[in-house]
Amino acid sequence: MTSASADAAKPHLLELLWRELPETARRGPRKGLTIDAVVEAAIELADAEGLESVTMRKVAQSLGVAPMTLYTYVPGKSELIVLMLDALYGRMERTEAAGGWRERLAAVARDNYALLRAHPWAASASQTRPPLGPGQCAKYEHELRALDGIGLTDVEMDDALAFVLGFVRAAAAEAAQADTERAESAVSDREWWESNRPLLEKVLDAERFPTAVRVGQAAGEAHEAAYDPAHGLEFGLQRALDGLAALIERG
Amino acid sequence: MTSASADAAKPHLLELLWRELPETARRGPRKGLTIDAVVEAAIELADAEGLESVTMRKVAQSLGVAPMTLYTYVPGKSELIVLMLDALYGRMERTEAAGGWRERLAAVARDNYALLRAHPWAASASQTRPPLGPGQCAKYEHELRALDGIGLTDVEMDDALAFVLGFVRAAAAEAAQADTERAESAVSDREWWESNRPLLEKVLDAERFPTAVRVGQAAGEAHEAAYDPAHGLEFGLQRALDGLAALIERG
DNA sequence: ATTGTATTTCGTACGATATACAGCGTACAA
DNA sequence: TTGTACGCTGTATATCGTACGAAATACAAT
Repeated sequence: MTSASADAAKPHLLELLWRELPETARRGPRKGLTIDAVVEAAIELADAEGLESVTMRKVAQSLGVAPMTLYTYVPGKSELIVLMLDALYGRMERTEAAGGWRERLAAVARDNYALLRAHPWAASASQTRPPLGPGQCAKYEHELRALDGIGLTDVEMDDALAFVLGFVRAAAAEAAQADTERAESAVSDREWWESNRPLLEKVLDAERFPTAVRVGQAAGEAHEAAYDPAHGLEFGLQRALDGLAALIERG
Repeated sequence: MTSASADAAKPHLLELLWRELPETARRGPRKGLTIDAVVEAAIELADAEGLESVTMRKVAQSLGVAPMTLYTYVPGKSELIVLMLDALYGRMERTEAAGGWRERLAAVARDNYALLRAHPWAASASQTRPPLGPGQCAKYEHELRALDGIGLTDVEMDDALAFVLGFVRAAAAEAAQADTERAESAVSDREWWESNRPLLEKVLDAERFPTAVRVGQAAGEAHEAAYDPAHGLEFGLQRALDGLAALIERG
């Protein structure tokens, strides 16, 4: 053997996701933790304090072990985050909607929106196409079924799903940002406005940006007045359903 | 004065964005750099090596100054990134499309897509609603004009724009990820597949995930065959335009 | 001309971070 | 009983953002 002698095998990401790890040779101390325990601790941390608080140190601390202990269960931080996401996908709500494809696809969009609103860190962690873990596979299967047998080609089904999930993510991110800004500026809102009004009035004059000023004001007032946090989702969902309907009827 | 005596004023983000800084009292050594020089150096770094390579140390090095020197021009790294984004928005292509609102909105979508493809870091840096810098304002004004006077309310114009920009960002992120994966797996593709095939075949059986396996295979082959990197954009764009048409005609 | 002072620049340092490495102790295999 | 594979952890390295204070500078005031 050359250098490959230490075959010891850092587990591939897929093996980790599917928990298909080579049978441990049962020697030495028993494991005090499990992959799932580590993943769950990390998810709780992310839910409570955001993804930037998920550090190996803090996860280890919440489990009562030294930081380096985590590396027995997980090759590194990036893999841990993938595992967190797949765990979330595995247990997310999968509404079985009655009715036609519109109702089914609307349910898919709303389930995804609810997931991203409940776990805002998932939006920033998720790479549009996550690796093929068990959670992602179950999610993909369920979501494609909403689009199956309605006259779309297989490729169109995949395109349509990516299209819907794309703007759902955007809508959730926008709502999450609105939350954050509302929370941050809760007290300091008046004072922020006071200190920035002169500049904004000087610079946002209606001659240079007539449309932006008019529409921005209208949108801002609508948001403050009767704020429906899922407004962006519902608007986009109706447009997306209508747009897909045009494709389906035409085909 | 209490503790607010050191009025020295770290500049607010808005003042930085608009370059409306309190007139410097002309004392001490002349400035060797400008905000724009710092921002441009950071953008070049991000374009060349990605956002994770934009560190205060590296930006400073590329300008030939010590790291702490940057803090004379910019309060911190997060503000620098906002400035980078607004600079990009300020000089991005703004196609003046002939024809109706469909052509105008398609041009908006494609301009944004081109921006995000040329500067992939912008997708990860951008918070859905960027602060009101000069670049963002000019962008917002131009994009709203594509939707003005076609029968939408002001609030609907804002909604429609957010909807389109949302899935454009998603499409660009997906394409960028595909690029990355293609580059990473270029050499190791065969060997990755070899080492993961047994697991995938075991775990992705067509009984548990019939739709996912069928559609995933079709989509994968379509991508490999005649790969159109902007495929996701064009699909979503047609659906979005049709969906908005339904809203406009109904209204 | 001299002195004072506001400003730019930068060396050093601190507290984070991920994680490589090597030692220690455990508990099964032989 | 002993050897050893493996779980656990203390220490160390290389990053990062950035706080702090000193040195250098060039104008204002005298």
